[in-house]
Amino acid sequence: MTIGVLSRATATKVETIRFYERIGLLPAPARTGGNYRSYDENHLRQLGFIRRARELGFKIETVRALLSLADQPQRCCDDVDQLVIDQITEIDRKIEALQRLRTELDQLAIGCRGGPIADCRILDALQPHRSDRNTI
Amino acid sequence: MTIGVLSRATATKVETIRFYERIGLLPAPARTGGNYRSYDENHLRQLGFIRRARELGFKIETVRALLSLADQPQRCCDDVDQLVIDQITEIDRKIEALQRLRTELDQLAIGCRGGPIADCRILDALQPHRSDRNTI
DNA sequence: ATAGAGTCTGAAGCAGCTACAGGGTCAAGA
DNA sequence: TCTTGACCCTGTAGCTGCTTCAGACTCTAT
Repeated sequence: MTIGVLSRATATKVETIRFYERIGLLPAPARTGGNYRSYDENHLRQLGFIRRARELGFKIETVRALLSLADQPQRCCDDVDQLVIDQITEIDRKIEALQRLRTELDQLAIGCRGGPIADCRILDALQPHRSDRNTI
Repeated sequence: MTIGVLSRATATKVETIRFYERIGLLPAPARTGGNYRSYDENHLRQLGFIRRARELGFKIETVRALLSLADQPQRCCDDVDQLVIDQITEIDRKIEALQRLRTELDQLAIGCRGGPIADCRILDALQPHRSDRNTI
């Protein structure tokens, strides 16, 4: 199949597919006489795997590790488990950080309802000691 | 004050300060005879503002807009309010996306406890139709 | 023959810094 | 006075994960 077909089959932009090839995440396919990339079912499956892992927030280097592990069927899958656990930990960390941020913004978002910027409490909160602005 | 002093005072790396100057977020300071940057209290305050806004997740272009608004004291601060509201909306969107992701990862993280990768349910979930791998 | 859709390469751009390399400056101690 | 070491300078390249270009080629249909 051509890159366009693979693109539609995996909801991945053509440029992204070429990018994955360039960084060695997706193997380079055979070429047609006209130098077009020619993908097979293995490419389709591997790209599906990559996209799914990326959707789950795994970094490209982690996807690479997952692909490598998937290629060693005899190996114990503890490493795979660990990568997922690490990913969950990371996501939790991000959620907590965003929630802290959310709380702070909430306290900020009291709103000044039409008042002038000179009295804006939001800008005051962002810019401490703004009151002595004129004295400098 | 030198860039190093400003750096410590605002917990901002020296390179970041120079970066902010390059992109026009922080005004270029005066220079000493030895060509060292020489900052004053206004720089300190503005950099504090920038850092605080960045900590709250505002994009650089939004910080630029906030700074510009802060410089028009006569203006009504509805625009400032709106930027904060937009930011909260954006944060909420991210939190929701991460929580969905978290749920998906949880379902994945059943763990294969020592089994071989050939039976790994995680990789199965990531790589649909992996069973017909040998038939291709 | 030709139009239009698809494909090719290589390079540059995005955010928001961070990290060099290869120099110059300055204050303190021997 | 000299030297050491901390600091500072510029300019450029690197990071992640793509995306977007420019300019050329190929293939299919009419």
